[in-house]
Amino acid sequence: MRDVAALAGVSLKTVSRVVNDEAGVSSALAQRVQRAAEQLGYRHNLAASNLRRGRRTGTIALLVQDLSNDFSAELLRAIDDTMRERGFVVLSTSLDEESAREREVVSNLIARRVDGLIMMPASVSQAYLQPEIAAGFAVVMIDRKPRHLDTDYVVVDNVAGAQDATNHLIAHGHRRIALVSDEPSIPTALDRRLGYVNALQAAGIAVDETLIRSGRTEAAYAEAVRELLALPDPPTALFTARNAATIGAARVLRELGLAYTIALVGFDDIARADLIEPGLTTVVQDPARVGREAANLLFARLNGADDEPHGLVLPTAMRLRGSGEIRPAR
Amino acid sequence: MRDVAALAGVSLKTVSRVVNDEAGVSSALAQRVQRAAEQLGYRHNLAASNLRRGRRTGTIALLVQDLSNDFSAELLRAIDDTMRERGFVVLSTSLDEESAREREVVSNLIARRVDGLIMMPASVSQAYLQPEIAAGFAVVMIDRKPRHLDTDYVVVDNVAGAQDATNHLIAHGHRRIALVSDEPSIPTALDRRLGYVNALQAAGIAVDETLIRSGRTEAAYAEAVRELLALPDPPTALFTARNAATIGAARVLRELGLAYTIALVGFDDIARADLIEPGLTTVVQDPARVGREAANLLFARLNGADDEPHGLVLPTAMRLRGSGEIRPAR
DNA sequence: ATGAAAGCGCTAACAT
DNA sequence: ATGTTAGCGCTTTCAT
Repeated sequence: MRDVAALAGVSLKTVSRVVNDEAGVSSALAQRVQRAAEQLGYRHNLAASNLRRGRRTGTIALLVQDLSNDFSAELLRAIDDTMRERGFVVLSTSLDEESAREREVVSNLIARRVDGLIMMPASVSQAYLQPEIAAGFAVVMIDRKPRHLDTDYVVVDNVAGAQDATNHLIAHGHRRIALVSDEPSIPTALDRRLGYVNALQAAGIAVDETLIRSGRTEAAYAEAVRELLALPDPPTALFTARNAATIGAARVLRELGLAYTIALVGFDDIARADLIEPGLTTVVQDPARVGREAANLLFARLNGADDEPHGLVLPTAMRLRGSGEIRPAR
Repeated sequence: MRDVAALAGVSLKTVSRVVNDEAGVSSALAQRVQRAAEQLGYRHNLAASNLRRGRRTGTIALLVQDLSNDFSAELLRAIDDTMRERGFVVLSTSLDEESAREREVVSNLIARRVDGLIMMPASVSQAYLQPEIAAGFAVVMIDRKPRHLDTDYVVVDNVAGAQDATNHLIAHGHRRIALVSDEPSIPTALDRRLGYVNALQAAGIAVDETLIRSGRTEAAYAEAVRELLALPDPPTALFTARNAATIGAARVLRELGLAYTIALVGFDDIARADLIEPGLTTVVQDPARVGREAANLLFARLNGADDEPHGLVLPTAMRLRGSGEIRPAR
């Protein structure tokens, strides 16, 4: 910048004004400065600018468990779309359910002076963020409610969604309904289990623990479904409370020729679920909506909103495509 | 930092040493400084640090056309995984085939002093990056070769992949093979068309322009397929050179009850393509591999590699799942 | 082993 | 309308 000033024969401040489109520079001078900048290949340094201004960096971060899945991709797209028109750029990374990584990443992001954070927490407690928030850092949780921390969040109603799914199966005549879900250490898995149990109890169906399985990988879910179907008194319907579980179950059902015999309802939508036969009935949430709402909440905080934290619980919807409308045999 | 120094009763430099884990501080002092930092809630400011050091920011960016699609998600995941263990964070955004947006984003990223860029170019020429690269900015193109710019790139062999797909259909007895692809303004679409034409010509089959359709949306592809099948002399096989085209075609074929009559081979894999009936035969590339290779090339440049640009052309593979092995109904 | 002073690139506050 | 000075938070000399 000094070089540009020298070449244009003006002061530093004048160059600064031109670069920042500030008023109060004669167009003749502005032109001369522009030319000098171009000639020297001058590039404005936003880091230095922000340092002096003591202002925001115009950067936020998105922390999800796995950047490669559909849900994260839609989320990121929506957040970037929403924030970029407001002048922000978005950093993102995967946490892989590792609490330690979450801490490390957050600490690094704070050192980078990221303005705010949208995150799907991996940790059991996010209390460690309290001092940062007090210092003006903005945080919005998504997918899972914050724990031991009072902050904005956007989640879907997992209990109600799971209850809907289970009720749907009950309404189609099923009484032996299995639950295949994520590990109970994952909060959403617990909520979905609760919805499942609620629905059964409301219908006067005893909860049979042998029909409840959990795991983390698609292979584990497939194995669980095989075991369930080999039971002396097997389930006539499956509620798979997670994407990978739904896929694993669909594969096993097809493999065993039971795709039109055993009912299946999954939580979270699957792309092209209508092209599969039978079409997969799912409880869906709208990741783009979650992203937009989270970005809006974050943006409000960045603009100084200091009212009580907002907790947004979005509804789920059921997409009936066939697999969930199968009635029990006999 | 000044406050920490004051509280610990040491100089600024000592705090700096402790914060950066530099040698030459007695552990007693270091402890005292740590405590003071904690007490004051001190957070290191990497922006200021980098400003003074004149060093890298440890930030790279990924520019794709659409962050929400599977390909981008896998790419981002692989790039983040590869770069984060090297101390980098990754910014990303969607360009939506808008050349102007590409320019604007790049200029903003340079002002932010991002160290490097991995991008799927939307523009017709990336010559504008030449001065930046000369000034030490690192750029790696993916999916599409750089145009009017000599830089590293990682692409797949679109011509060979399309040729394989077309040959596969020819080998199954087809002679009237339609091509449904992206607009010819997209470089990969041109390459895939070339592969299609090459294969036909090598087999002595005349290229019939009425069998070649292009578009941008799934709806447009579906409409194109409907038109093709309504032709007086309709194709017996479809080569859909893009994900959305494959889906659109699969939907129409199912709708018309022709899924087991008309052969279909698509370019780019589709998640759960094996669960669809018939399974979708596709020419696949490995987005995670593209991401890793691009990140490695970028990293080498960031470490000062100044040899000739490397152009990596990765092979594609065919996944036979049924739809592409249908023979013509004579 | 520790510290003082200068300066990274920029802009706020105050001149003129 | 333009320029001067100080300083953002840090690290690099170069002392001691």
